[in-house]
Amino acid sequence: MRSSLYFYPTLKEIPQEAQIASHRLMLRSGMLTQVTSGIYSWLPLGLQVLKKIAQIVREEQDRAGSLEVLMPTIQPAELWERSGRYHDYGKEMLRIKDRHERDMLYGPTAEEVITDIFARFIKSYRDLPKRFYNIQWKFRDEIRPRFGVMRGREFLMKDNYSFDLTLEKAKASYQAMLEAYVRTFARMDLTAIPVRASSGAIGGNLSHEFQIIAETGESEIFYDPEYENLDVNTLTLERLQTLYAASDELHDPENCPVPLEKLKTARGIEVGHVFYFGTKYSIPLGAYVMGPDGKQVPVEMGSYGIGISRLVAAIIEAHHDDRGIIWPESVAPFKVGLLNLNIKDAACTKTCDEFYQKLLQANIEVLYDDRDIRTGAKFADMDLIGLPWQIIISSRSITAGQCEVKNRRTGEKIDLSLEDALKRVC
RNA sequence: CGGGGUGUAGCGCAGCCUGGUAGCGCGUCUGGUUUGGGACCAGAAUGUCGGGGGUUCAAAUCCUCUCACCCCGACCA
Repeated sequence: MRSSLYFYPTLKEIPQEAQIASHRLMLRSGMLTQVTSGIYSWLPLGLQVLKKIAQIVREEQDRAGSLEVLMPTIQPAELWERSGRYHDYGKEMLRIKDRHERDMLYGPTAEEVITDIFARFIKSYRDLPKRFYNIQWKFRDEIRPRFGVMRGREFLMKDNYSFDLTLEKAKASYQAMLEAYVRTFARMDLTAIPVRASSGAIGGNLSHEFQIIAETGESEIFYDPEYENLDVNTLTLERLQTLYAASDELHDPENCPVPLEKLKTARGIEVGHVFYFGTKYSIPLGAYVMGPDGKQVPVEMGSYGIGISRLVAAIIEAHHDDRGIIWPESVAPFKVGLLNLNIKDAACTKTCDEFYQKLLQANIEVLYDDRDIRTGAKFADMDLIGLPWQIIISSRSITAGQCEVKNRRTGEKIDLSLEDALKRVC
C-alpha cells in the first residue's frame, strides 16, 4: 500500500480526551476515531489490526474443535425472559423497541441465542460435544466508558459456548479453551495469566480470567512466576488449579502458598474470561439431550470470551515506547514500512518503486511512504504507527547500492544491499 | 447515578472575572528557500464562540434552561 493512497490521519498533538497510552496512540496513529461516548469508528489502519487479531483468535478456536457461527447483534427480549436475565441484567443492557413495539435488545452476550439454537437441533448425547463460537459486536451500556476501546460500550468479542453431557466432559471443554487461550495470547507476544475468578453475574463455579501483563493495567495481580513459563503442551486444569494467582481483591497475603520472595506482582488487563456454568441456561431454555440410558438430561455448558477490540488496546499497552506503538509482527497492520526519503530524486524513487514491487511479489505486507513530505515527518509517522521493520532508501544510500533496515523494537539500524534487506524481512 | 470539569477554526488553547462584535500555536492552501528525525520566510482561507431563552444600546463574556464530552467513584470482555 502506498501512503499517498492510504488513510491514516496521524496527529502530532495529544488529543485531550485520551488518558492512557493505548488510547492516545490509537488516536494519534489514525487507527480510529470516536463517534460518541464509548463508540468508535475503525479507520483502515486500526481495522487491519482488529482483523489480524480476530484471525488469530479464529485459528485457535478452530484448532480447539470449535465451530464458527454468526449470531445477530439484535435479539428478542422473549429469549432473555426465558432465562430470567431480561429482568436481571439491568441498565447495562441496551433495550430497544421495533416498529411493532416489540421489546428487543442489542446483545451484550449470546448464551440465550446459542442455547436456543442447540435446543432446536441437537437431541442426542451422540451429537456431543459441541462448541460454537462467534465473533460479533456486543453492546454493554457501561456506566462510564473510558480509556478508548479498553472500555467501550460497543466492542468486538469472541464468545464460545460448549455443550457436554457430563461435568467431566465439560471440564475437558474448559481445558481445551484454556489451552487455546494460552496459544492465542502467546501468538500476540503477550504474557497472559489465568487468574481464578469469582464467576460474577453469569453464575457457575469454575472460572478463570486471563490477565495480560502491562505496566498500565487496571488491576493488580499476584502470581506464581511459573505462569511466565506456561507450556501449552503440559498445561492441565489440575495443574492450573495448583498454581497461585489472584487479583488484589482476592489476594490473601496470610494464606498465600507462594513464598513472598518468589511471588510476583504486576498490573493486569483482563482480555479473556472462561466460565463453566453447568445447566444454568440449558434447563430454562430446554437444551436437553437423550442420554445413553434413555433419559433426558440438560447439557452442561461453559462460555469463553475474548475481548478482541480490547486486545488491540491491550497489545499497545504492553508494546509501546515514547515514540509510538511497537507492533508484534503477528498483528502488525503492515510488516514493513518503506521510506522513500528523496521523492523528487528520480533515481531514488525508481529504486523505491522497484523495491516496493519486489516486496509485494514476496507477499510482504508493506506500507510505502511515497508522500511528498519532510523526512522528519516520515520517520515520526513510521515510529508512531509502529510497523516492525523500516526500510529506508535515500539518494545517498542508493549510490552505495544499499538501504537501511531498522528494527522498530530494538532500534537497531543496519545498512544492507536491497537483496539482503528483502531476505531480512521475509 | 453521585461528585468535579470542559465546550471558542481540523487539532491544542487564550479571551470570560471587569460586556464594545474573536485571537495564538500546530495543521491546511499559494509562492520561494530548504531536504536523514515533525524546517524557514512571505502571503491566504477557515468560526451558527455546543444549543434555546433572557438581561442590555451592545453578549464568547452576565443570568437561566438544555445538550454533549471528559475526569473521580460504584459496575464490567
